[in-house]
Amino acid sequence: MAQRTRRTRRRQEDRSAASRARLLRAAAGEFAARGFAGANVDRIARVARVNKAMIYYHFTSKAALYREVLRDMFEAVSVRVGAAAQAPTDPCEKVRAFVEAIAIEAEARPHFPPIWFREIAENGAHLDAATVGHMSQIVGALGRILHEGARTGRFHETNTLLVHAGIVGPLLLYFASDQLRRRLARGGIPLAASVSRDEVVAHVQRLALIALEGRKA
Amino acid sequence: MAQRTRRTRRRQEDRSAASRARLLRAAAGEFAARGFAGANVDRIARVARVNKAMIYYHFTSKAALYREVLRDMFEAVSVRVGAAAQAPTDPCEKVRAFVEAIAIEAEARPHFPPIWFREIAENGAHLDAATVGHMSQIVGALGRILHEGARTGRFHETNTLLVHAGIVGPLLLYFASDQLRRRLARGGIPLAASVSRDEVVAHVQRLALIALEGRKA
DNA sequence: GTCTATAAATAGATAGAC
DNA sequence: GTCTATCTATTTATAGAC
Repeated sequence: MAQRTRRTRRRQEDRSAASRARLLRAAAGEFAARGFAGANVDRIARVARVNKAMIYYHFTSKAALYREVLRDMFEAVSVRVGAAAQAPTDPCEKVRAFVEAIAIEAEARPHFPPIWFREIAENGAHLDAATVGHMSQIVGALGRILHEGARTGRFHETNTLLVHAGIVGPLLLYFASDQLRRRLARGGIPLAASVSRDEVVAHVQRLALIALEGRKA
Repeated sequence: MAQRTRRTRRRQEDRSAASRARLLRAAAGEFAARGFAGANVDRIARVARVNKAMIYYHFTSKAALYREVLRDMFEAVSVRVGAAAQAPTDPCEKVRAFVEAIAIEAEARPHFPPIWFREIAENGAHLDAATVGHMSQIVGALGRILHEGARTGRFHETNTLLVHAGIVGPLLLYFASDQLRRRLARGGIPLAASVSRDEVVAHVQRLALIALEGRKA
């Protein structure tokens, strides 16, 4: 009997965890497409095939759910970028890996570029301490790479923020505008030939390295 | 008497136009900070020191007001960028002017970068035909510059979208995150030394030209 | 053109049964 | 843990007086 009870409880926990995961995924999509204010809790529940009340059971409010989505997202990026900075490779390779890391996360989580854009536009209105920590880890990882490159004489001194903007800006813009470009193309707007994900990554990697290694100015 | 009437009507028209202008400015700020869904019509009216009903008198709805803000914004950018493309200078100078044009508009209209980010995140949900036209003018102007540069042998062939992302991405990111950076800095987060507007513009200009003129890959 | 008052709809949140 | 029903606040939009 104890056996049976334990198994039953386990099944319920699984279902609960699955609901929670579905909610997080649905919420990420909704927040990406409509923003925090525009997101609709009923719709998130419907898409997740979960009763709306469960949102308030698993999370405590729409705002808390949003913060959790943000945390997940920035934590994943921060971890992957941190690994790139720590790898036992030379600084150039690390810069390439940094670019790849951002691109991989942007593809694995299509909600990430739009949400990042929105959060910037809102001046980080919903950022909690943990998320701010992850954000500075991301910039910090890039900073360490640049510092190492400068120390070993491969890179000349540059401003981390400048290099960061030159990498993250184009990548986010490309990935976030993917659907918009499709829409405009369907609408007959010739936005120039399309570009593949690999071309963008290669382009950004090349630009970043040229900026770091090339002759100054 | 006719004189008096005419003068009175003129004064009323001035006041009306002034209210309209204040509404547009207040709306731009509100939409930038909170997005379309998050924007509050009452607050826009309050900030503009205009009665709320006047919003529905001058514009017909919150959505129409937003579309007007979008149109204004993209038209201004499109005009300035078009002028850069048409100037009687060599392609390199035109690329520099293109970068400057984006930066100038982003500074003159601080609401422009956040709203552009948000509109991308929303897949252009609120774009009307006029605004889409301005957007393709912007990309088109850059395309003409690159084409001219390629024709005269100064630039090698590149994808316009790629170059566009490399220019607009960093600029928008820098200008849109201005307030967020300040907030984080005040909160004790050391985001690396700050960067001036001129440094960013120079950096982006340099990157763009290197990508276009430099040895391939 | 401007204002007050209010209609009408939407949406976040919760109580309480099971 | 899950669901139904509902409360409540907010907010877009308008009718109608001046």
